[in-house]
Amino acid sequence: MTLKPKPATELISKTRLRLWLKLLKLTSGIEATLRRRLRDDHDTTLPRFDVLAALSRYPDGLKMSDLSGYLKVSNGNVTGIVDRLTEEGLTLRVASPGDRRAQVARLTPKGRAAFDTLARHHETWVDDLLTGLSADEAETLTRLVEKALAAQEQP
Amino acid sequence: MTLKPKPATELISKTRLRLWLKLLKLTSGIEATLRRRLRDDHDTTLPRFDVLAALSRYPDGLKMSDLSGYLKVSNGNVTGIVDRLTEEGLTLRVASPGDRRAQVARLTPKGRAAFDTLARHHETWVDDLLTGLSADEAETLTRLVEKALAAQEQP
DNA sequence: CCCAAATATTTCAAGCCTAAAATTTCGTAC
DNA sequence: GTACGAAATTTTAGGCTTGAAATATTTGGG
Repeated sequence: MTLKPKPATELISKTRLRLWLKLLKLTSGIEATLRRRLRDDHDTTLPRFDVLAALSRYPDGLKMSDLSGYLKVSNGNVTGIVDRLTEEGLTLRVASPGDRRAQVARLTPKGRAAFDTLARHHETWVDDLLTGLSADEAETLTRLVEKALAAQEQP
Repeated sequence: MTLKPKPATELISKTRLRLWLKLLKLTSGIEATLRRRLRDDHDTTLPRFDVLAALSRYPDGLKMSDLSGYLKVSNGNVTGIVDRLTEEGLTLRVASPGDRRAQVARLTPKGRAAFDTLARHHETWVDDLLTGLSADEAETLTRLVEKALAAQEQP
């Protein structure tokens, strides 16, 4: 009696699809929790947090287009978020010296203070959400994710 | 000469935060590619695809609230997406027999055909995007993600 | 200098998303 | 059978997101 050959090519695409669905479930779940806590505990949103985080790494501010480049969102999107952050007094726009087309977005002192608080909580939340993984497991997972990223970043 | 004790508790939270940022980068990147291909190649969106996928598993249709439950999105959100899918002729609403409050959303034959095509492409895209991982690596990754999910799903 | 192409940003239309309010219907206690 | 709370859905207001159009400015070739 002969065995059929294992259809390896078909199986791996199913394995990868299954992996993708699990990955999506994990990250969507974590993201939903982060959004909820930002909203309920700090009356803010993830996109606002992301903008504050980017600006906090550039004390001299970032041009609007650089900001949208780092965050991988559209220019028009950043315009709206910075508008709202500025209304709240967390950021401000300065004219770019030497280029009257460009605007530089910066944190205000209030913005920096708000971000510091948010960042501390954010790290705690993430730690709690990934509490199921030991340090070793987290490192293995990170390594595999990096490998997937490396292959994906080619195009 | 004495060595300082390793601050293990602090390190693991940093390890987990790093993992989270990598995970987010991987899934956001994959999701962005899937959205772009759905738009450019099939003139549709990921939320529409998700609704079609859910309905395709229930030939008799799903109540609007069950649909929003499965997809983990709000009721009002599902109302809008099904509105648009119905305008496009891919879904329809039927009155729920025995409960005049409820609506059942179903695929039309056109909707089923559209989903079948999309699903084939979707699987190929995901396979390509995760091509950096061998079958073994994908399985290890899946197992670790499942472990993280199990711990996270408690609350 | 002058002007055309390129660049930086904002505005706009449309879709997605949520929480909360409004509407309709159901089920039940009386 | 009537009224009242619960359930299913839609509507609404507001924020996020994109791509494309509009605006303002810069830059480089002639």
